[in-house]
Amino acid sequence: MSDTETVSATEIAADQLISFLERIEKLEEEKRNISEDIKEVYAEAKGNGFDPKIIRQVVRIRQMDRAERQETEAILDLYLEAIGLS
Amino acid sequence: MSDTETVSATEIAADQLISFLERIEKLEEEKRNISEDIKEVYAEAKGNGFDPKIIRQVVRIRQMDRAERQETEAILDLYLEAIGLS
Amino acid sequence: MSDTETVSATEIAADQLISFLERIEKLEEEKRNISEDIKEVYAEAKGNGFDPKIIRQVVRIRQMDRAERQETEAILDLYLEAIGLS
Amino acid sequence: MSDTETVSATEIAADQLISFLERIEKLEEEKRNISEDIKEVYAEAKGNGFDPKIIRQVVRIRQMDRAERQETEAILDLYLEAIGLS
DNA sequence: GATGCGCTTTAAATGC
DNA sequence: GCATTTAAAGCGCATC
Repeated sequence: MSDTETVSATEIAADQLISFLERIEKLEEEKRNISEDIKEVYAEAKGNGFDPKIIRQVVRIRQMDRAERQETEAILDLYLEAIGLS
Repeated sequence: MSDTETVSATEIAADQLISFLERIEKLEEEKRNISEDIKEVYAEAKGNGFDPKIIRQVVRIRQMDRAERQETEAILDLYLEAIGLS
Repeated sequence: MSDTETVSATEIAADQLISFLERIEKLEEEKRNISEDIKEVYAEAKGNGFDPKIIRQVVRIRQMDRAERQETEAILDLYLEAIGLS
Repeated sequence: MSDTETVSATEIAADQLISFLERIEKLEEEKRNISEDIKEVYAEAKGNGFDPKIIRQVVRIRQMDRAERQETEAILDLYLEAIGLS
């Protein structure tokens, strides 16, 4: 398909594709590892007498709290901007 | 509830719970970040003319390859075990 | 609630609901029966000296083969579509 | 491994195994098809304004009813047997 | 008591 | 951007 001198567009595209695939797969493995870590924390918490279901609920509520706080700040920014104080 | 000398079991439990929550939340944030990174790679690939849908499919197939290889090894172990060679 | 002439919308809805329920329940029973049949085949295989665990693994690997083949065909379709040949 | 005259035990075992595999796979496909059918009924019900979640609940309750009835009959049988009337 | 399996629920991805 | 449809995670059960 090619000698040492010429590299076809197809080959370049293939290399690019492989590069993208490897980056994605590496990231997905990291993601899986973190998911494993999370599971382990839940297991450890359970071993200490905490019900995973309840912990999940608490995590969810705290996330909502954070989201709400961010929304509140965003609104404040809008106000400040609107009255020319930003 | 307590002075400087005594720490109730409830307080200890609360501290433990908070510790677990923080560990989980930190890991979940890492996970979210990685998901973001993955999205960005897909976007970059798309910008280079690769259809994200196709890339996803390729990733899936490669994962299936890996999974099948692992299953095949697992079954070999089962066989060896079954005939008393493990 | 109704005489021979009028049938309320509620009654029609109720009839429909019962019809759906019966169809679902019939199908679920068939499904249960098939699950039973599968168990029996495993039992029979075990009676002939085949380790059910290994058979399950083989079944799984063959399913993965089939799935991968289908995925591969699907990606070919995607390619053809992507380059305007479908 | 064998000529037209002799068939090794290994070959017989292999044939048996394949036979079991095919029976299992056929049954599993039927099971999958039925699962599909069930999904379709739920979809159809949803299209007629019935909430699938609620239908699931009703199905579950009716199953429990049936199970309960069977239990009740079983207990009755035990009673009848105990007092020599079966 | 541990492992696998099916169901449910939640998150992501595609199409409109 | 939303809403539908599809994939993933978690949960409970049943089995060994």
